[in-house]
Amino acid sequence: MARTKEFNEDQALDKAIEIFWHKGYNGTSAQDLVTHLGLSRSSLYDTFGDKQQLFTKSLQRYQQQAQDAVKELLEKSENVKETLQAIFKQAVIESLEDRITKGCFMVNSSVELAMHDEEIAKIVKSNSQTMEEVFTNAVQKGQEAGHISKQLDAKVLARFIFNNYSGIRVLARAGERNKEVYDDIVKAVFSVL
Amino acid sequence: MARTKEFNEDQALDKAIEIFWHKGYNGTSAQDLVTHLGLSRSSLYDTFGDKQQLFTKSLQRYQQQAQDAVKELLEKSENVKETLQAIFKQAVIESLEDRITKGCFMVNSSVELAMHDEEIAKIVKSNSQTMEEVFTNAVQKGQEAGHISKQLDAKVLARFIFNNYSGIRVLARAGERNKEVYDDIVKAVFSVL
DNA sequence: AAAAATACGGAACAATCGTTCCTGAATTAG
DNA sequence: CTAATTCAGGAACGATTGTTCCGTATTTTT
Repeated sequence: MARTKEFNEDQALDKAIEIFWHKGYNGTSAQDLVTHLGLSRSSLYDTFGDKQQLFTKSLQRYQQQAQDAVKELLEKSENVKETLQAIFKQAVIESLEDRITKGCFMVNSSVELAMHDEEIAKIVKSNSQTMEEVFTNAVQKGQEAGHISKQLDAKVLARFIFNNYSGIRVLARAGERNKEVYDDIVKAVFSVL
Repeated sequence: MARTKEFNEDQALDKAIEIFWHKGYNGTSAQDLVTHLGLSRSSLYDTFGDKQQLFTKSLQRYQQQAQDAVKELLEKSENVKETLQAIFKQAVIESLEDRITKGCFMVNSSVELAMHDEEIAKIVKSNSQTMEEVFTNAVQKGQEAGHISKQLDAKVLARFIFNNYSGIRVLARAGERNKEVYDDIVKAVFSVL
């Protein structure tokens, strides 16, 4: 006996991700959300509670999407080193071609909110742990296959890779548009593997 | 025929750096500034104009201080590699011991504001360039002295070092308190040099 | 047809934002 | 002393913030 929802909640979340990613939490107003999601104020608050809940859900969804992508690539990979290189190259391409450089939503949120919001801190921490595991497993696989040097522990390399990934995303957010800079970093990173 | 200033403008700026660093631009209210700087609203606006100008001046001052410190250390250094290691170790210590983890003011501001504020973008860019130069000169010196591998160009290594420095500051801002994580990253970084 | 649920637009809310202004006291130099 | 300047405190500004609520139209199920 009820009317059906007219908008897709996940699609709305994707749009929320876009604008929060671009403007940050504090930089995004309720009006921004109404305009960009295409929902009325009422529907927005009925569906997602308040701004904070909407942000949290957005970040969680982003995390899931980003993790799944990397995870699948690495687990299905036959040559982990090459796959890692492809992942970094993709990050570089995105950093350069995005007319609106957004960096990484997780990094941005981490810098803006992690120390002031317990819930965000949890998400960031869980993300770091998961990514560390994913990279560690990948590196291990690569070491066993002889594609990656065994000079350093898999976990050491995983943390190192993740750190450079973060760094690159900060560079992008800062508006760096010189491809050489990114390429140099990637070159140095992979000289270790 | 005039009353003399009772507060030191630079000291006030240092306090502004503290709170902007901790809470970010959007997260810091005018009241926060009044409370933390110990100035009245009127004096604050008379002296610094508005919030944006105060922030800009704070960031510029921070940049100057941070650059001078690193610059002097590296230029006076007899063993650049060891000095670089000391700089990283210091960053790790700060990340761990700061009860209130603030990360790096430049990185934070870059992530929060660079894409929305032209002036901040300029400062960030000038900072990157200067740091790149400083690191490049240092690496060159280290390579000539035989302390640092010549396998990669000085500029490549400089950008690589800077990138990992940023990454570590993001980690700190995210609240990472596990020393192993930092140590692993530093270990991997210096395996390249 | 009736009832239940959803969406919408917009008015309205209190709170906070950054900023300006006014008053009066304090301090300095001529 | 006088004039000039700086301070603090607080009232007040309009704008914007996030949020709630109301009225109404629409769509679905019983």
